[in-house]
Amino acid sequence: MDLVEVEGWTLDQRRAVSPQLRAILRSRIIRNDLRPMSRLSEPEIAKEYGVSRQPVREAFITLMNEGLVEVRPQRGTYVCKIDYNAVLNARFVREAVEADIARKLASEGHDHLIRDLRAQLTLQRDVSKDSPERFMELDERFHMTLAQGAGVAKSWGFLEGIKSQMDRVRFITFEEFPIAKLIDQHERIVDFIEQKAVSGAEDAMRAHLREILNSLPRVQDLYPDYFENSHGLSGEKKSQHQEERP
Amino acid sequence: MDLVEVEGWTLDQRRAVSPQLRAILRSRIIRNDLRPMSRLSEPEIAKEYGVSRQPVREAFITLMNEGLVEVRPQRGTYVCKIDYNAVLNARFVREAVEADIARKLASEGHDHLIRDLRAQLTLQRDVSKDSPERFMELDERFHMTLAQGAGVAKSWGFLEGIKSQMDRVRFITFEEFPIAKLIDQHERIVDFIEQKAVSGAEDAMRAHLREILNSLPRVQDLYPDYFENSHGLSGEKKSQHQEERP
DNA sequence: ACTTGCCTACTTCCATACAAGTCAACAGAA
DNA sequence: TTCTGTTGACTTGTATGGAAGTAGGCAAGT
Repeated sequence: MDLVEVEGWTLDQRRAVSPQLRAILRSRIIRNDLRPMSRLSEPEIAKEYGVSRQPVREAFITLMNEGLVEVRPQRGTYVCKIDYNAVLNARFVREAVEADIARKLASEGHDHLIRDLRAQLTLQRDVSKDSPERFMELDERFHMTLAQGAGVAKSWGFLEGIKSQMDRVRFITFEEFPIAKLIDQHERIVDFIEQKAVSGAEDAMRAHLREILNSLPRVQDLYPDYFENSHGLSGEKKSQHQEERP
Repeated sequence: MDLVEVEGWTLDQRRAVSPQLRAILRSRIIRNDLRPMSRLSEPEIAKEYGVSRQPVREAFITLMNEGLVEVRPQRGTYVCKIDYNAVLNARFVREAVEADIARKLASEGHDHLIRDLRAQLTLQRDVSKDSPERFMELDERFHMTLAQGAGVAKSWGFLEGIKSQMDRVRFITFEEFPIAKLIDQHERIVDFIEQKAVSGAEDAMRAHLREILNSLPRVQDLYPDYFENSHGLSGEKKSQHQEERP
């Protein structure tokens, strides 16, 4: 067969490999399988997946545009550290957009949508205990459903690149994120939407999306090497480039 | 010299050409120099700029990710039509984000910023009569200044790809957009921020960013071939692929 | 000890060749 | 006339070799 499997990810050589590599590498970065500041050499990854360097290179270009890798010409390609300030800005954008989505939903009628969301809530409670990773998927689905319901599905698509900045933080330390509390907040949002309480829904959504602000400083304290410290201290301390892979 | 000049855009072969090509082509598409549904064959553009296919190809990939071109494997690469629904969604996102920026600015103190914005306003009035294209630049600068002032400069960066969807509409028909009115709205926003009138600033910003909704239907009526009609009518009328370049 | 210059082994970037799919035109048969 | 199969000139996707630049090791000179 023309299937190559590396680290649990499969690549189908019969279809275009460049977009597949892009998705695989993005996922590996967001899930912290490829760690910040680790090298991603073109020939090495090409050999790993049994393809040429060109598709790898094209995947790198896309990841660079998303701010996930940094390619320094004639020097090497590295997984970006998490930009603390970028996370804050991404969160700001998400709060603004989803607050308006919540307002829109609460000011209209959405009986079928409410039923769907309720079902998702019970599902979230069921699986969250066992697998925080599975909860991440359901969380993603929940927020996407809200966007769809508000008739702005494409807007959610716009946020995908932004959201990846926040997701990286979550994947570093699941335990820092109070999943049960997050689900309660989800339920609160749905309640307000059902009651057509516009500003209530908005406030609940904003509170929900500010939750990461509680965890973020602790995560940075635990894993300072994973972060680009450009948040408060304007003095940029350029730390050494240190290899990650042996 | 190693400079190649095509259609008023210059390309410096000594520096990396791929990002330059990306910027040039993006600008040409947004400014409607390259029209919707026109072909962009890799070898043709490569020959035009005196480079190989590879950098052209890499530029295409980036443009595809931004939704500006559509590359159909083994068939060809085409400039995307303007997706009516995508424009509406982009506008929705912008309104949400910039409304929060306006709120943030109005709730804090920004004396120096106000002076800067006032200066920009007079500049806008000066040049707008002569050159609508110049006004576009100043408009961009105005909104970016607001984002910077609110301490969320990176958020504005996130919106760039989104904004391009709206800019394409503007560049098709400058005359449809009441520039004087837009400047008045700018001034209104600055006034409210200066008075620290939070909800006033928010409302003014939202009204400003809804302005495009007045022009959009007329633009689509004037140039229906430039649009992907996926807004109201769910029936997708696939029009013929028609060549643009002779 | 310290600096300077070269040399080698890397890296990304670009050019070129080949592989594979698509589409239109066209020849031939019913 | 109409349908069908084939050919060939396109397209983009991938592979590979070389060009240009960088970083570090090492030897020679101060």
